[in-house]
Amino acid sequence: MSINPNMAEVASLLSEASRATILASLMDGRFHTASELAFMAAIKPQTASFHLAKLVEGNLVKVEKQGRHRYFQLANVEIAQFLEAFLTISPPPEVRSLKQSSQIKLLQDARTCYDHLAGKLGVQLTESMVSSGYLKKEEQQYTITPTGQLFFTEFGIDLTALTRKRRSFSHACLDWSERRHHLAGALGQGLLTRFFDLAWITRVPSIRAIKVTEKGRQGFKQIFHIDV
Amino acid sequence: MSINPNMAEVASLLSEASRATILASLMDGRFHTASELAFMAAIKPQTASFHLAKLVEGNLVKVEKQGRHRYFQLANVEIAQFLEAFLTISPPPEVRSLKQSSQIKLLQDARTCYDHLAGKLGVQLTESMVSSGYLKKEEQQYTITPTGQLFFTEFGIDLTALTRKRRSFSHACLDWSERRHHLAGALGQGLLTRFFDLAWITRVPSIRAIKVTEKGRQGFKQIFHIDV
DNA sequence: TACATACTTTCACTATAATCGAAATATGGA
DNA sequence: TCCATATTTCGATTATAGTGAAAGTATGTA
Repeated sequence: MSINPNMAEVASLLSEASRATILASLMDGRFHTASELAFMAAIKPQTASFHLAKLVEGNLVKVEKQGRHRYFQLANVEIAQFLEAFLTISPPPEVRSLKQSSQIKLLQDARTCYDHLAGKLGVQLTESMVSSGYLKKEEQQYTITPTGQLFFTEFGIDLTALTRKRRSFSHACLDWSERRHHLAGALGQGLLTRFFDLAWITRVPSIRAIKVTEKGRQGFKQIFHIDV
Repeated sequence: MSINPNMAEVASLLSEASRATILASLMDGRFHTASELAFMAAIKPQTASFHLAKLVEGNLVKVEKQGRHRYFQLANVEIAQFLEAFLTISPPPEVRSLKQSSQIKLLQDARTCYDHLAGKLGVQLTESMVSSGYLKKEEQQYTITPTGQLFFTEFGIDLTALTRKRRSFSHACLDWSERRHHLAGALGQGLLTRFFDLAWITRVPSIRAIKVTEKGRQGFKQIFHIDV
C-alpha cells in the first residue's frame, strides 16, 4: 500500500516488550546466548528463541554458532546508534520496585553504549576533555586539538590505528539519560578499551552498567578532574 | 519490568501500517486534517481518528484546532529526523502496482524531508555545493566556506537570520532512498524556502514529492550545474 | 432553528501474536 | 552409546489490538 519503506515491519520488531528488552541487553555490544537473553527478559527459553529468530530475520541481530551455543549480537554499529537514538525519544522507564530503581541509577551513572562510555560518566568525561582543550565540539562531532593529540597518545591510545578503522572517528552520540552528547566512534571505543585495560572500570553483571574501581576513581580524578 | 526507557511503547505506535503511513504523510512538515490523512492511509475517518489520538498521546504528533477542522503535524523536528533515520534502516517498499512504482520514483527523485530537500535532487544539490566549494563536508555536518558565504548571500539567503534560529544549522541527514547524505538543518530549510519563493519547485499533491518547474530546471542547471 | 460537515466515541467482531508446555533436534562429554 | 545441556518446533490457549458500523459532539451555514 505505502510508497515509503516498510517502517512498520521493523517497528513491530521493537514494539514488543520482551524483544525490546533483548535488544537493550544487546546494546552492551557483546555476544549473549539465547538462555542469557531469556533470563534478562524474564521469559522462557523457547519464547526467547522465537523472538531472536524474528530479530535475526529482520536484520537487527546476527548470530554466530559455536558448538551447542548460539551467540547473538546486534547486527552492526548503525543498529546500536539507531537504538540509542530511539531510547532518547522514548518515555523514561517506570519504576516499580526498589531493585529496579537502583539498577536504573547504575545505568544512569555509567554504562556502555555498544562500544563506548555513556551515562553520567560518559558525558562528564567528554565535557572534561572539551574543557581541557583536548577535544573541540562541533555541531554533531568532536575534533581532536593538537593538545589532544599529545594527550591521547600519552594516555596510551594509538590514534593512527583508530583512524585506519573504517568507521566514524569521533561523532557525538546523544545520551538518553543525560540528554547531552557524549563521545562515540572509534575514539570513544579506544578510550573504553583503555579504561578496561587500566582496570579503571569493570562490568556490572547482567545489565550493561559499568562500575568504577578505586583505581579508576583516582585516575578519573587526577587525569580528567572528575569526581566519580 | 525493564530498566530501559519504554522503547516498545513508541515502537508500537509505528508498528502499525496505517499509523506508519500517516506519519510518513506528515513528514512533509505540513499540517494535515484527519480526513486527509484517513484518505492517504486508505482507512475510514473514525479509524484515522483512533490512530491520531494514539499518536498525539504518544507525543509524536501535535494537533491544532481551528473551527471544525483539526490540523495534525509532527510534534517537532526531532521526530521528523528520527523517522527519516528509521526509514534508512527499514526495508524498501514493495511494489504492487504501476501507479505505486511511479509514485515511488517521484519520491526518490525529489521530496521534502520535513523542511528541507531530500531524494536524488537533495543529494545532488548538496554534493554540487560541496564540489563548488560552498560547503565543506565534515563527519556529520557541513560547514560554510568563505566562498559559500558570498554565494548564499548572493542567492538571497539571510545567513545571520538562520544562525539565530535555535536549531542545528547545517547537519548532514542520511537519505533513505539514496543512502547518501544531504543538507538539513536551518540552512537546508532556508534553501528549500528560497526554491519555493523562486518558483523553482512545486509540491506534488497527496505525496510529499517535489516537482521541478521549467524555471527551476534552468536555475539548477545554471547555478548548481545539475541536470534535472 | 434546522441541517450539513468534521470529527470522535462506543461497541462488537475478528485476526493476529505472545506465551508456554511438550516434544524434537543438535551438540558435547562421560 | 547414553545422558545432559542448549535450543528449536509444534500446538493450544489467551490476550490484545485494528476495524468499521452506528451514534454522539462540536462547529459552521442556510
